[in-house]
Amino acid sequence: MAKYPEQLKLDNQMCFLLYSASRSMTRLYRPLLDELNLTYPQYLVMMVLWESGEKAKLSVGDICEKLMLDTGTVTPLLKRLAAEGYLTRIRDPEDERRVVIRLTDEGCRLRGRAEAVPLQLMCNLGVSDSDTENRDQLMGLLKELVCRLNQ
Amino acid sequence: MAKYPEQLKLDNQMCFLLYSASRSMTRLYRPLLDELNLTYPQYLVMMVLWESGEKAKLSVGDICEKLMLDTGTVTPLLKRLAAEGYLTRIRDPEDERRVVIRLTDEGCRLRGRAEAVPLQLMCNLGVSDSDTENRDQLMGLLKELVCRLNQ
DNA sequence: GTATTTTATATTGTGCACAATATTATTTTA
DNA sequence: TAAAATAATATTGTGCACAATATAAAATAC
Repeated sequence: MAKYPEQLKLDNQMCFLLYSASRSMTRLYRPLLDELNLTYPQYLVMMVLWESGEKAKLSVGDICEKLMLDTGTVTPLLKRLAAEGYLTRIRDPEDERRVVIRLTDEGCRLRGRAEAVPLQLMCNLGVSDSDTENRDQLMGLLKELVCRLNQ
Repeated sequence: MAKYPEQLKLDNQMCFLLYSASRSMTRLYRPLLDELNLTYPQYLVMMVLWESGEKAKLSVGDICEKLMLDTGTVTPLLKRLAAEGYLTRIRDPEDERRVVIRLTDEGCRLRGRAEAVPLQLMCNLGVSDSDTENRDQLMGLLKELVCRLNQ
């Protein structure tokens, strides 16, 4: 009887593990982000803006680059965040091709509430000090992998 | 000047790394799966079926469980695979609530072509023998994480 | 200085992902 | 055994993800 090829088994595939882990992790964020009225990708965009500073002016392309997403994903996402009142989208008068994204006051205020999210998440996950080592190791390996996957 | 909180930085967030890694990995699969006329989630479903054996009868729920996806994702995906001719969807006469999913001959044949995908992928990634250790370590840590994320 | 090319963003279309709800069949209970 | 509860799948609606294309502005070439 021919054996089923090992490398084709779901359990042996890194990609499926990444896919599962990513979705499971996002699921853990969801109830926390619901309270901020954000989806996970929206939260990512807000983090890019918060991290760039309250007065920062980012282009759509800047945000796409940092998150490795394309305009087809980001443009409508930014429109929804603008509709929520968290940011403004204004065409740059200096270069009419560009659209400048800036935090509104409400978008800035949201950061205060968002700061609690990472800690709350750890708590929900039940992370102890002894897990820190594994966590750091995992993040190191993931960084290497992402690096290699993008050449 | 108040320092920006470390734990809110994108680079320090495991979830973003998982999200990036998962998308980057799927991107690497895409050109290979295009040749099989499959998307990555469709490829996952086919792997579940192949792994269960050519004659296996799986319910929609079985597939949802193995991939940790819900029916809202899987039902239309199965319809597309059925339209491609890779599987059949037949309501179980024993229990009319259930829908039995079975591979067609064409779906079985596709496995032969799919067997090349994992190796081709490694090749594209430029994986060497010395990477095996890191790979095993990463997969171990990911398995642990997924396990914990689903209680 | 106009034509060409490049750059930045938007639009369209398909396929997930998932919450919420609906539908229908089976099982359990009163 | 009729009603209630449970189970299996489907449907609906919103929001990504991304390829392909469109649009328009700026840069460059000629």
